[in-house]
Amino acid sequence: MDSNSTPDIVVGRLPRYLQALQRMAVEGISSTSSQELGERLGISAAQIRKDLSQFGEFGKQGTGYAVPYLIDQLEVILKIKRFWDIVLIGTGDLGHAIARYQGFANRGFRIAMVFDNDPVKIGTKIDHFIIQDIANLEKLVQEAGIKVAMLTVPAAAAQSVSERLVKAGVKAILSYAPTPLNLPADIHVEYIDPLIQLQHMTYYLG
Amino acid sequence: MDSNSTPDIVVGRLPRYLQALQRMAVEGISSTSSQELGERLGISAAQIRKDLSQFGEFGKQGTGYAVPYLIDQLEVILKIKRFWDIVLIGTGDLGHAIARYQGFANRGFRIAMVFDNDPVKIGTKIDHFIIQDIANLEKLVQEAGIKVAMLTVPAAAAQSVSERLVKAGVKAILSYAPTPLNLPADIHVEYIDPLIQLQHMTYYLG
DNA sequence: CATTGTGAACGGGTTCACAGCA
DNA sequence: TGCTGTGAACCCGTTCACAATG
Repeated sequence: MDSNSTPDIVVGRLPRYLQALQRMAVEGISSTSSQELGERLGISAAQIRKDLSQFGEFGKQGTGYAVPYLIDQLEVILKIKRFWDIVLIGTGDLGHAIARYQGFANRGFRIAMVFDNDPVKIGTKIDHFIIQDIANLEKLVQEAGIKVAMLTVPAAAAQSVSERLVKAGVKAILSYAPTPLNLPADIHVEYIDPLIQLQHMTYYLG
Repeated sequence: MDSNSTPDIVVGRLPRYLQALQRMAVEGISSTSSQELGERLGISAAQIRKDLSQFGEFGKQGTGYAVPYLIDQLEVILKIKRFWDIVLIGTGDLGHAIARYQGFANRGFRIAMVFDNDPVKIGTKIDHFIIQDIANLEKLVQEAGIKVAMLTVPAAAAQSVSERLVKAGVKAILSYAPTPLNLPADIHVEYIDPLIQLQHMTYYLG
């Protein structure tokens, strides 16, 4: 009933539950049911109950789930009742957009450092971030104890940069580079690749 | 053995196969095996063979798959031997980055129009795109026959904008807005939400 | 009475193992 | 011999259905 045996696919749904619940909270909804939550997310009520039951008994028969309490519990499970520092590598258009994105604050994350390898950019600012020289990547990341990275570098650089991140102690990488990373099994990697998702959808188009 | 019965999860892997094969082609590899491809992608050889066999017999016993031929066949299956016009809605930092991204060209997609609702932005340019008034969304999208959209608008606007896109004839939406869209079942929707993916990974961190 | 938590049944995706063939 | 294509076995996630309970 704990981390070790829980399917990864279940873990992957928890942030979605959390997101929907946070929206409900903003809307002033203080109590909900697996059915209502499921309708918002397009997920069956049974699945939501089953997923949550892997981690504890958060609801009450007849009345459902208290929204603030379930939010709190999910934040504990996902380990986001703290701030995770993020290192961002690559300050192209996409890196810029991410550095300036306000959606991470109050959601468990905070961009702490920004790196690039372009001498023209190093030392300049994006918002309040001073772009650091990637030559100092290992040193600065390790000293800061950063465990989470976002990667917006060209595909050709992604593998070597990610290896350097691992050496610096990073354990989780969210990569926007359109290439698979080959890293030790204990490193968690997720990908964002709009082209892949577009091509997936066109399969179904006339 | 065709579109109707093929699991969506299989379809979702095809673009990854294509991406890896295109990389191989660039590297000058003219022939490969399910094993080699699987190692690059972290997918079992049996799964790759099984997936491909849903669509035809593309390999040869003893020698494997001819890279250019398999690329061609996957492009046919995914319907990207043509260009799909994309409409982009929202020209914040992220919309800017997407409008300027060069990774769609030669991969089956082409951004055709860009919309925003900000009077200050309407009429100005991003690259060669003139930002259109969202008031004209339905008219222009329908006239152009555009079927694919990318959405980079605030969460609060995502539902209503997506409904307008559907009215205009759009059948596939890739949404960067951090909220689930509630649309007719025949509309294909995919999401990109880095926060969800980060929260997924922190579950596993110490 | 509404709704949870859950064992059991179900379904479908993955892996296995091997026949078939270049 | 090397590797594909595939039926069968296996595994695992989802759904079902209902006892339990506020």
